[in-house]
Amino acid sequence: MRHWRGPGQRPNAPDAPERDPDPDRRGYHHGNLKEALIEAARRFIAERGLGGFTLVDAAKLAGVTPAALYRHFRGREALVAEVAFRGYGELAEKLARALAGSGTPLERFTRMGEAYLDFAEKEPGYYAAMFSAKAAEAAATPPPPWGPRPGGAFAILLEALDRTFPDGFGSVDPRFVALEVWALSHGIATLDAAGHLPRGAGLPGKHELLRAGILAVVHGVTGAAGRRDGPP
Amino acid sequence: MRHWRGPGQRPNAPDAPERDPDPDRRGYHHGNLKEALIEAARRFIAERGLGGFTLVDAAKLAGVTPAALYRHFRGREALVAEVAFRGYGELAEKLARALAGSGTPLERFTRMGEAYLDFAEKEPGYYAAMFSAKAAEAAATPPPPWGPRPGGAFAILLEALDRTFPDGFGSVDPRFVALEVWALSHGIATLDAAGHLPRGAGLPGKHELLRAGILAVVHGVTGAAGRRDGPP
DNA sequence: TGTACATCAGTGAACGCGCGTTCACTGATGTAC
DNA sequence: TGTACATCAGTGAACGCGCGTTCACTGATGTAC
Repeated sequence: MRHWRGPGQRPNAPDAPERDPDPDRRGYHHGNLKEALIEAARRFIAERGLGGFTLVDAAKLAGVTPAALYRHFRGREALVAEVAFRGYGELAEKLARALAGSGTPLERFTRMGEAYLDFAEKEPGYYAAMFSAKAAEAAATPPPPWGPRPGGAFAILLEALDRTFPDGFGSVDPRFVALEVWALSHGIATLDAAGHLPRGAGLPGKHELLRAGILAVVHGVTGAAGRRDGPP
Repeated sequence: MRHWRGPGQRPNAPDAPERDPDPDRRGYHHGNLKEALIEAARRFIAERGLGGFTLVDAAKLAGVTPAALYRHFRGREALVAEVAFRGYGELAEKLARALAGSGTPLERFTRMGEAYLDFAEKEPGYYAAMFSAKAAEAAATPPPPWGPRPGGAFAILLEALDRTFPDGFGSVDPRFVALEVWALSHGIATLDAAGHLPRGAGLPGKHELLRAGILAVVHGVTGAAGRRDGPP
């Protein structure tokens, strides 16, 4: 299979999707249509939301007839599921890269949180496909990110927690802590995407919100687990 | 204006929406069409998602021609915005009721968190309308829930924090803590709705996840704010 | 109480549109000989 | 190297459908006198 478009060569968002002249195209056969369609879907979902994305536009952007899509995907739903699947991989890769960087474990952990928020902001197409309710229905295979899948995003988060806080969390299961951290990250990311996070000078940005929130959860979860009667 | 349908008389979800014979209907005039349309929209958004909701179905369920909708709303977007607006009110009311209950402040605070998750689960129509990206665009008026609006959900959360933790959070702004709590709640609620929360015997439910998470955030935020070097 | 009338909520038909999907087909490609 | 052929990716036209919105209209309602 020929390599069609490098992952770094993404063109700008297509506001007026016209048939791409695509100088590389050899003629009747596209060469890498499946990848082109996934890429187009990602971009349109990012631009117009999951509901606003259409097969017709994706095909047009890929420079192909809508019917050609059915050589590679069962239908619309299957294409979206594939986008979600790619998203899981991209996210895990991004998190792993942040974790493998330089600095203290805590610095790298913090950078991982930033990478998560960046992913949600810069790749809303992936993110929407991954975390929409419909995506979850089709996500029996592949499993959601915190399935037992090794190398998945949740496994990376667990590893990061273990490295950054080697003493553990008392009697609290690290997976429980990881789930709290994930929920907080997801909450901040989606509130931000929906425009529900207050913005302004003097107000904390989402990165600060996440950094402080994670530290609070991690430090508080050990001590607060047993107490149910408020602060001392 | 005649009262058409009491708030407690919501019929079951309409899988096959046919024109409602509506025995109360007096004939040519509906009597309370605006409310009926909002109610229908809420139900269909809950059932099929924001993208799957159509004006035609909402009108059909209300027992009315689609064109009649334009006597009460500028169009589809305005109807959805109205659903979101009602949702803000309902949520604030639910939270306030939980906070006003009996028990210790912490118990009532915990019940407030449960009420939030319940709202998200039982009223997915409201919740989706409130927190979708499109809703936020139209939400300049009314402001999002943590605007300065007195009586809004965010104000209630702030009050609950103040009552439950009267000693405050050291140098940390209570609004910052409230935002963390909200983000965590929203994250848990949406991950659950998307089917991304692990379920099973022995695993913590979302209510336990939120309860422990909030306690951890609240207790950890004070001590962790200054530390950036990991646990002691 | 009865009547004339202004108001305006809801009708019904129609519109232009774009959707996802299907179908028989065409023609580029790569392989066997 | 050249030729015949099987494969199958993509074509182009068409489909049935349901969407949001518009329009001139109708008729129930409530008010003024």
